[in-house]
Amino acid sequence: MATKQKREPLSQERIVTAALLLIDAVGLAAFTTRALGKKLGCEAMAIYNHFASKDELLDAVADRLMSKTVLPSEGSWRERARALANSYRALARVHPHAFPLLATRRGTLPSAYGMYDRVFAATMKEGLDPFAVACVFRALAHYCTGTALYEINTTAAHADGSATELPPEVAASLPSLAKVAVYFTPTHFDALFQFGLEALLDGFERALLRRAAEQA
Amino acid sequence: MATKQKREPLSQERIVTAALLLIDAVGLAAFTTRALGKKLGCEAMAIYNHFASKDELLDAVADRLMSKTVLPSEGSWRERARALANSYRALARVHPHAFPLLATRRGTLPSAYGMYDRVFAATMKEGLDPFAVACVFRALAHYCTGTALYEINTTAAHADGSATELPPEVAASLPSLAKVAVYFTPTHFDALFQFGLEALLDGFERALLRRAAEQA
DNA sequence: ACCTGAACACCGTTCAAGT
DNA sequence: ACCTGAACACCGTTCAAGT
Repeated sequence: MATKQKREPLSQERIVTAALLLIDAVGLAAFTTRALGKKLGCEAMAIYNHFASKDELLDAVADRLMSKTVLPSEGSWRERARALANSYRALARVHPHAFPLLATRRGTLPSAYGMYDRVFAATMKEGLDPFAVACVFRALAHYCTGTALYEINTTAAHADGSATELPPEVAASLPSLAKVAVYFTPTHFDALFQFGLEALLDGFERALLRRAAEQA
Repeated sequence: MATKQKREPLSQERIVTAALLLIDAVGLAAFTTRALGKKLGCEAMAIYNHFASKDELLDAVADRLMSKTVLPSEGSWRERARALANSYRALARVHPHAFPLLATRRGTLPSAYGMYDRVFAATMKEGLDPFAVACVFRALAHYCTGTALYEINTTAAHADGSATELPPEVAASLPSLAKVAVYFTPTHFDALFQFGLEALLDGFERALLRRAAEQA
């Protein structure tokens, strides 16, 4: 029995899924309502029946992306924080083109509310007060966001060869920069990230102990 | 003596200055080559005689922005790092619309090379090896970038009232999130940033001491 | 209710032509 | 050498019209 409908009907679900795939494939700059329409088998304007604007669609894509972060269900706050940080950074590796949406858009991301609640509850159960939890969580998130954006930009620059090395004349006149910049390449991404992450966690562990002692 | 030229001639200098002012005034989305032309008293196409593309112009704007960061000339690496971090964050407060250019664009920023060289030289003189310097510097930069982007987005959301509070039904069903989210508002930006910064510096100080001990 | 076609008011960028 | 005017190939979005 031949069907009358050419395509299955549109929905926010389907549109967001296609949008993320298209962004992954062509990048944010080439992500166009018209191109998305073509991918979905409809006209670009059909999308506006499901999203008020391209901007709202991008919010939904960011939310979808966030929902892919994995929170481990066991372990101390430190172990969980470490796992969450790595999961967030992994997201940037899988979706380098879409990830900046998470860092650039306003607003809270509803799909992460449940996850936040679980981490925060577990962390407070270990004795941290809400302010301390806020500090740890925000600092970790910001560290990961900044790292991910840097890694994405640098990887892209290395891929198209636009910034592989420090210009030789710069290296010659700024020797300290040259010595350190050796470690600013993709080869060392993992080492730097893990070192910084542990330092951050160490620092927090100490700060929180000190804080607890003061309040006792 | 009446002058024949209607306007002083264009230059990269003048264009970048006008571009930064325009972005500050109207935001990145409304920053248009045509609007910039109007501001400069010329046609949009005249700009292409000084920059190959809008993209290259934006790179130059990012570079200009970076050159406004202030490095203190005295103090221990810890004091300098703290001052540099605060200066970088201050940049985001003065140029909230333009700041994302720093986080989003590829590539090294030549105008900061000299500054980097001086910080790195001073830090290595205190006994840190190049890898350690790279770790500290990158972690601090990423922490600041992430914080600044978050603060910019959240401030904008609060300004237009789009995300002032957690929806009451969410707060009711996710109590731990609600308790912590109290601190995710502009009122607490400074406290969270400074707490995280000190924790990061503490963590690094310890990590570096441990590293030095292992190598000795 | 959902989708299309044509249209509007824009973009960045090109290119031949002006001075 | 530097700038302009007109044009090209796009955008996001509107709206009346179709089903």
